[in-house]
Amino acid sequence: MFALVDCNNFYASCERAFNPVLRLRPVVVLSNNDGCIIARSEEAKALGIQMGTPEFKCRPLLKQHDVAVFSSNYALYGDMSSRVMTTLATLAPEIEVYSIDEAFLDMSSFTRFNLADYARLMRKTVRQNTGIPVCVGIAPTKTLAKIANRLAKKNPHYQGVCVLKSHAEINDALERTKVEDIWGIGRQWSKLLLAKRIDTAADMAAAPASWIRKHLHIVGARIQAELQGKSCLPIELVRPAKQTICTSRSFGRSVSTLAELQQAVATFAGKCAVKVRKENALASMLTVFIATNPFDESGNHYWGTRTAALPHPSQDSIAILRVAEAILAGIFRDGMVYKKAGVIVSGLVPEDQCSTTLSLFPEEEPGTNMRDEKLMQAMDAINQRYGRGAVHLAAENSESWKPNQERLSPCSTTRWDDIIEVNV
DNA sequence: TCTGGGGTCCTAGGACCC
DNA sequence: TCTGGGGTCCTAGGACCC
Repeated sequence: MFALVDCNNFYASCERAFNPVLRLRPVVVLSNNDGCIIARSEEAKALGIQMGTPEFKCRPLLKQHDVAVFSSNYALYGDMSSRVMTTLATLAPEIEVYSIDEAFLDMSSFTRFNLADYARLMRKTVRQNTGIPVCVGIAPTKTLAKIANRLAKKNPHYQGVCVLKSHAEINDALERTKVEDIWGIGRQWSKLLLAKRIDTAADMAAAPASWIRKHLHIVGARIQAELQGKSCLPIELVRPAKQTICTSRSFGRSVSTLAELQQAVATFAGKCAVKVRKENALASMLTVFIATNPFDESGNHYWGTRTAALPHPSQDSIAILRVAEAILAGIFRDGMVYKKAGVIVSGLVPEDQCSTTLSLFPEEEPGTNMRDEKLMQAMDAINQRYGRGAVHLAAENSESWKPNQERLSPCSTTRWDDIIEVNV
């Protein structure tokens, strides 16, 4: 048996955890650059505010109902997530942290327990330790646990817990689940399935396996098997090594000059390098992209992108920055109004597997020597101790392009200076 | 005026090998 | 009428997730 524990309206719940007054108001959280609504409390959902709606489109509604609106505060959400996961890890022998707000737990050793009682204990413990409300779904496969969790979330009378164990319970749940609500079935595939009169999870479980295999490939075949109670997806205890790392942002205002783009791209390259070092990896390739506003109706659109190999696999900020600058110079077009840019590093190899890769032309390559390695270690150590950005490359600068973030809440769990007094 | 960011996996097809 | 068999590696594109 697998449990799926999923935090309710996670970002909105994080905002409420340190600001109890918000429990009396609907809450929404915006995406980066204060663009779209990406999290909603139950009250906000009840007002009809849809996931992903641009904030400006529902501004009157937000105002009318005195909705509390926040910029996204990833320092807060990341820290709250690790608190939730730490608590969950004490409640089951094995846990897979699936996303910032979800975890799968291995319940196979709980055969002598009443699973529903245990799930209620999990909910209560997480709530008490972190202030975050969660729902728990338990079933014989991960896909069914997802369905169980969804039922627990949507139907108040479950009180946050749904266990699917018997054939009757599972069949009933499958019949009540629309095919587009199955984990792994997105827009395209649900269109295909609906055209074939496969409307519910029960229909998909009963559909001809050969048809599913042909049109939904191996991934769909696995989903079907999981719906039938055959477990194909094990708990993954160690996170697989990353294959790509991306840092990109939309700009707070329009940017036209190469100098401004250079500052943005340098900042993203620097962040990518930090992430590569954190992953204990070396990057082999680098992509830079710059883009105009795709919603601009004047039609003057441009999406410039190019990938280049690094002189050798590297985690050095300066080496990565140099290549990023060269690519940017090659894709920059004068006279365009840019709205977004990003840096992607790929071809990541674990650093401990790369020590034997010697270069044919070592003297031509900056960033390979001991001095640069120590410089990066020193930078990371200083930033670890004194806060992100305490030291950075001189080329990194966010003045001209920094995203809008006008409604940021305090970092109540990661910055002493941000702890506020709340009178309850 | 104002529209997010960061990932993975699978398949098909081309280029190449013996 | 007729064109082998078996394989790897790489990339682009399409699907999905949170």
